[in-house]
Amino acid sequence: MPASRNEQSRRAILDAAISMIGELGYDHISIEAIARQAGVGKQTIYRWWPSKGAVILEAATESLSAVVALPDTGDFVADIRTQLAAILELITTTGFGPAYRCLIAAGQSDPDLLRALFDRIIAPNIEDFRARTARAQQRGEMRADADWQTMRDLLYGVVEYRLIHAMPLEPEYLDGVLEIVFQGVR
Amino acid sequence: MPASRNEQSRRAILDAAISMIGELGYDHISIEAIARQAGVGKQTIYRWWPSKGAVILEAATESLSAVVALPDTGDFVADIRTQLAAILELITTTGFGPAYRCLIAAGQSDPDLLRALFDRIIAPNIEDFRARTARAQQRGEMRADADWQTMRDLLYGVVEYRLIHAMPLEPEYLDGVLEIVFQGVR
Amino acid sequence: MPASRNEQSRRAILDAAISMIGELGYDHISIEAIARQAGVGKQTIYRWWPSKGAVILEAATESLSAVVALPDTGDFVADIRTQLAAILELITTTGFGPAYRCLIAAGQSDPDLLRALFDRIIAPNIEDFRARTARAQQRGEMRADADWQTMRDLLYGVVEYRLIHAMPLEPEYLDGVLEIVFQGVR
Amino acid sequence: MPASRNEQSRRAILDAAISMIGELGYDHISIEAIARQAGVGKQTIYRWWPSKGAVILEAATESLSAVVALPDTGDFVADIRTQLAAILELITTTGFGPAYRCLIAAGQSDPDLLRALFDRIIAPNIEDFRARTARAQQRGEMRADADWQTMRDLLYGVVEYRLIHAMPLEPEYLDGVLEIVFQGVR
DNA sequence: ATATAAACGAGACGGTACGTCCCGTCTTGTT
DNA sequence: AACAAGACGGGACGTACCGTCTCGTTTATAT
Repeated sequence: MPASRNEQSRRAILDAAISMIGELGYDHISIEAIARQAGVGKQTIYRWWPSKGAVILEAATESLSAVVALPDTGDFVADIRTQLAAILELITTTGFGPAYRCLIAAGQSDPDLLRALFDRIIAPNIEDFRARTARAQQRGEMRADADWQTMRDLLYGVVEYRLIHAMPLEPEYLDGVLEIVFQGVR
Repeated sequence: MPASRNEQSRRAILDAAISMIGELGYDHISIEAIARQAGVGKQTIYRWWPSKGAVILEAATESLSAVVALPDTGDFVADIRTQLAAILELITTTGFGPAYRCLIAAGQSDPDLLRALFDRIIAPNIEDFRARTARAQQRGEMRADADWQTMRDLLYGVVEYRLIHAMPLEPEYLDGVLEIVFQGVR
Repeated sequence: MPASRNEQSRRAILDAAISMIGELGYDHISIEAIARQAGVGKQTIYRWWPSKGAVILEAATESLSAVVALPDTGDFVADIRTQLAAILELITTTGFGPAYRCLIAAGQSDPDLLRALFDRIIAPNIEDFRARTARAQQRGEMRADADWQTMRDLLYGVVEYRLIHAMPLEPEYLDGVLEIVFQGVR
Repeated sequence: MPASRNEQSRRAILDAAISMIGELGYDHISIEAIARQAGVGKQTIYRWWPSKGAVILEAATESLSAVVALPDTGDFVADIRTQLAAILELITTTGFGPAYRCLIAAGQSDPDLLRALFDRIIAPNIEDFRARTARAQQRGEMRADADWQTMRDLLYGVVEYRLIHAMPLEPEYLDGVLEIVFQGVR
């Protein structure tokens, strides 16, 4: 058997990718530049990731894991507000915002990456939202016939929409969004 | 002795850009390829547009003009439904969908283009929505304190969200969206 | 019509190639290094030459032209001695020696280059030798049935042989060679 | 306690090297490819040979041993003709020709290999030729002052010359060569 | 017969160069 | 002056190998 994967190189590559996205735009970074900055051979990137986008996806996913893990306090709307606020925080204060924008950009000409982005970030969010909804309905917080899928699209879609178009994303903005989306189901 | 701008070349370039976007993804097309397919020198593109994205923006804007012009029938929600349905139609049956996705992608690493996209496509939509809202409020169709800006974000943001993530965009989907967004203001 | 070929770049490339061969061995030089040293884009080399070897062949051919032009003095053996001595001089004092060794090396895995080497360097030499032989035979200096083709092979082959194997190549060595080869035909 | 060298691996490597040289040119084969084809780890090659050329030299030397062993029949020129004919046979019918061309090519940028090639193939031939010459001179077949070193250069150099330049190498060609070289010494 | 250390297959690693594509600028001659 | 054609210096692509470096896993003595 061969020497197995070198964890130090993996970290150096992900760190280099994140740090470069923060400074430069998506297509101003190159695999060559990531390799150079990480002190790594190009092949070591190509060996483990199919594309530049896949590297960034892996880096981005790591930052996101904390947010998904937020607990269920018994107040559905408040929990969603907390989660959305955490996402806004992540977007505006860490490298996650630029990284996510890169993924969106790269995904538009790389179906595999777009699918991976969905599977790794959106699908878990859908599942999380579904489970929270079910519990809220059991508790009687929400009408049983509420169209939770569309509600989720609206809530997370509008955040992505404003991120992508570089429109302001302040926590207060969430108030209006939540009021409109949850008006009919309380 | 001064030749002025050659309209035939302009059309050939826009047509080539649109047709290539339909077939290939965004960054699989190049200015060289557009020039080649249009039978045009590269310089002729660089002379009139600052970037590949600007060419596509000009092509995309042309397709969009028809939709904005939809009349005000006196039923606000119905009018918005009509407009959104027209946008869905445009996205799914013409080259507008792929072109718009390209613009989003290109904009993530080209702030000038992102701004141009906002000014030429989103800002007019905001203005149109504002005017329609005002008239609806005057007619008593909508509460005077409705947060129309957030409502617009939700409506058009969710369409863009599903477009970008290659999720289905069928007309019936609009029903749920409209019901949620307009629940509180009727 | 396009801008035509840039003579300055051509010279810079050939000069860089020759100077690098002098310092380093054949496969220690790369097209990238030639381009770098010549201050030229790689594509400018690939545009005009099919391979590294072809660049060197062109450079080598230039140095050689002077030697072929030696006059016919009326003494065949003396003329050939003069020519061979000039070749030895070229090999030992200019970059021609290393360049020719490179071409031999490259030709062993590039039939096109080997053929080009033959056409541009060996074939002219054969023709030159044939013509000189014919004149010498007319003058009665040489027997009419002399096997001039084999004689030429022996004369120039042995020089190449000693060059290739890095054996000494002093002018006096030619005496013995000429004595053996021309013994029977005087 | 130490495991000693694995003869099976050695054979597999040499066989793979020879078979690949037959099919592809010198620098189209790589150590990786030899290792792959031989079913051997790369390190096993690096452990025992300093370079790709050294592997080929070892392989080539094996094929050559039979030729050197040809006996001394008492007719010097005939013996040399026999030996040269055997070399031609070896070159044209076995993998020795391509292998030797590789060695020449590799040697042009690897002085160590060039030296090894000389020591293992050329030097023994010089010694063999010297001994045969001495015996022929004792027998009165050849003049005592014959310049045997240059004669040898001419005889074997011309064969290598035609091999390297991919010129025909038929047995009849030897007649002309031998006649010229041995004309003055009989 | 057993332990033990070198040799082995496999292949990951930091690199260099490959030959190609495209960038944005430029030059040339044509319309 | 605008145009088509395309050469130019340059940068990045994704691939192939380089020679070095672990990894376990044979395997042939030296006990």
